[in-house]
Amino acid sequence: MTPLEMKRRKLRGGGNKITPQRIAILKAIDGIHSQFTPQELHRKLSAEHPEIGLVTVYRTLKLLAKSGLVCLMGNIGRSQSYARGPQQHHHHLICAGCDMVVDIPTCGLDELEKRLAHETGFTISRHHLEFTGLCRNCQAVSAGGLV
Amino acid sequence: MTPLEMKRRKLRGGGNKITPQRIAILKAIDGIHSQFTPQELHRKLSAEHPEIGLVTVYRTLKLLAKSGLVCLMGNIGRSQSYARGPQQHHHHLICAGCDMVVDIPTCGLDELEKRLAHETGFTISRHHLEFTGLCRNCQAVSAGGLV
DNA sequence: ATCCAGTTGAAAAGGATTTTCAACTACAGA
DNA sequence: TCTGTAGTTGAAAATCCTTTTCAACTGGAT
Ligand SMILES: [Zn+2]
Ligand SMILES: [Zn+2]
Ligand SMILES: [Zn+2]
Ligand SMILES: [Zn+2]
Repeated sequence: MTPLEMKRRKLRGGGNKITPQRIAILKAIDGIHSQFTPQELHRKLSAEHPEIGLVTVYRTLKLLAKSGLVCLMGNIGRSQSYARGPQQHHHHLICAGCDMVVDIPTCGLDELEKRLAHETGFTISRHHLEFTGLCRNCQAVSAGGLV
Repeated sequence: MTPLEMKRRKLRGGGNKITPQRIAILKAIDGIHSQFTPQELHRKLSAEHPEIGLVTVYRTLKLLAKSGLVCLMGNIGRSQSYARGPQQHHHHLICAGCDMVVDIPTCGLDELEKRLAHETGFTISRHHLEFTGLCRNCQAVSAGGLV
């Protein structure tokens, strides 16, 4: 089963319909390795699918995030951002130059989490960890003096 | 030197003026142990200082964050949020029930950061870690069935 | 082929934040 | 203390991002 088919199946399982818009959006997301805002995704889509409205992109991203088919990230400027990514617990390494997102599957925070819960009396239900830096490309660019 | 005085000094050092509005805002922040949005802070201020406008609260929070006198946090819903807190590197434990913020001074992520940098070729300049859960109070409330 | 709940796009509404601008004021220097 | 000025303020307007509304449309079950 192709990745796309798995995603279709997951959507259908949730009682959602498979529409041409949703397929186009899923495919587009697969080709993006950075984090992106709904507006950016819409801009990219509009070349091949000018008929897909911005509102649909907003709605579909929300649906995909709820279905675990896309990652809801923090904000870029004022805009919410998303990234292609696995639904299981993971973290992100983000390039401040090009917004590329690298998934980090390992998470060694369980012990710290337990200790904090013990020390503070909180019950801790989740955490969010995110590293920011420069990818190899962007390091080269800034070293090259294109300032 | 009182904490307030240290903050005044830091502001002046940056070439900023000490205005009654800024003092009122600094004092108000000192009394808030949760994260808060500019609007929430403005609401709290308006009891004693109805003359301070929302725009000034926005501007002042931005200034204080830049000066390291307040912590810029993530978003609560659509709003940016801030929290009283130290300027040096630290993390946060946030209660989802009451938005209380506990500062976590320890950070054991240096090694993971180094390893990631090595594995990915990134240079990593910072990270953001945030735990979410329920404080003792809010646990009691939800256990008490006040749903 | 039919039907209907879910989906769509455009426009409008809703909110948060920033910009604009004229009036004001903290404070350095005289 | 007085003055000049650069920084600050508040209200309104402008800007953005996001959601809601609603009538038309459609996927897919029967
Ligand atoms: Zn990069
Ligand atoms: Zn983790
Ligand atoms: Zn709480
Ligand atoms: Zn840290």
